[in-house]
Amino acid sequence: MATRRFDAATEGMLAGPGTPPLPALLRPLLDWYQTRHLELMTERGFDDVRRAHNAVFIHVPAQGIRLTDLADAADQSKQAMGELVDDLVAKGYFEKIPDPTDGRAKLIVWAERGEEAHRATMEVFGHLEGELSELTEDFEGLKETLLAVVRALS
Amino acid sequence: MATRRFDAATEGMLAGPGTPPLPALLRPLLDWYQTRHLELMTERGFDDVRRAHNAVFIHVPAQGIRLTDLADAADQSKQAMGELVDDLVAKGYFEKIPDPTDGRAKLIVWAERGEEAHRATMEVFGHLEGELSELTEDFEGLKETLLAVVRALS
DNA sequence: ACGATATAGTAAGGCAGCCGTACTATACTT
DNA sequence: AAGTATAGTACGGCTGCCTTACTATATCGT
Repeated sequence: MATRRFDAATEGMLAGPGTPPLPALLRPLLDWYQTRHLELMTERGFDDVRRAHNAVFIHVPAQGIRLTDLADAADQSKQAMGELVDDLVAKGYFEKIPDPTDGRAKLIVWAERGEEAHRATMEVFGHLEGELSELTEDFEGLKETLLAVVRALS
Repeated sequence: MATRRFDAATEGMLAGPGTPPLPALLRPLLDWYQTRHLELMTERGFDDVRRAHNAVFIHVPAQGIRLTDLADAADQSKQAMGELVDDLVAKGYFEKIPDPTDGRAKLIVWAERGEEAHRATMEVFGHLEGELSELTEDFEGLKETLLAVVRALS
């Protein structure tokens, strides 16, 4: 540990000589994006979702998925994922239906409200990335470089 | 909420047409960096620090700081910060000394082990950023672009 | 000088987000 | 049919954060 004055949520950290360590750059941007995302979702009527729910929205494919596979995809325990899913089911974003091919399993599938939320998120993302595009000359280039790095890491 | 197949911890998310949403790019990189940081610190004998402790290391200046100001700088409650500090004090990374100018206050100052940890972190950061530099052509350029964006946001 | 008000830090309790262990029900294998 | 593996759930725990409430010291106004 120990980053000292460098992990930076405050602009103070960004002021030193040379470029700051990477977390000081990634963290505020990610926080901004996620916070704005939730704010804009709230404005659109989706005020009952939390950050952690993202793991569900991200990983449920159109045809549905089992809890075990979902937990696996999100790299979480079944219990943690199970609670998020049950919460979203209770709120009407997803449904759990029996898996016709396996009596033990249930398929987690999108419900109407979930699909609406997904469409809203796509809109919001477009909006946010538009804002960012105005802040820098080549936002698409930035994303492509990041993509290359991330691909190389995995 | 709702990001669906886009927040990406898995490379699967990164495979679609167009560039993925920003969180799918920032999140894995940040996770990689922070995980490697802790791993390399553990290798160097600093195995008793957690991610949350970063907030302390980052924000304590050389001359020391009061809990209230520290909590403020890290944008956390005094209680949350107080627990992290007490933990690090117990582990020998920091000390709490009475503030000579205010009988209510205590100054949180670096202890020997804390300074060693800080030096180790600087080394580790150098190492990690070196690794990243080999994965992309212009890592410094990437950081500068990110810095510009982050500055513009705040 | 003294009472009113503000501030530094601590205590107690709560909630979210995650985990591991252990269990039940169903499925597969032989 | 017996034995083993797998899907999901229950229970309890830890971390990371918060709010509310309190104690001790400082400071300000009269």
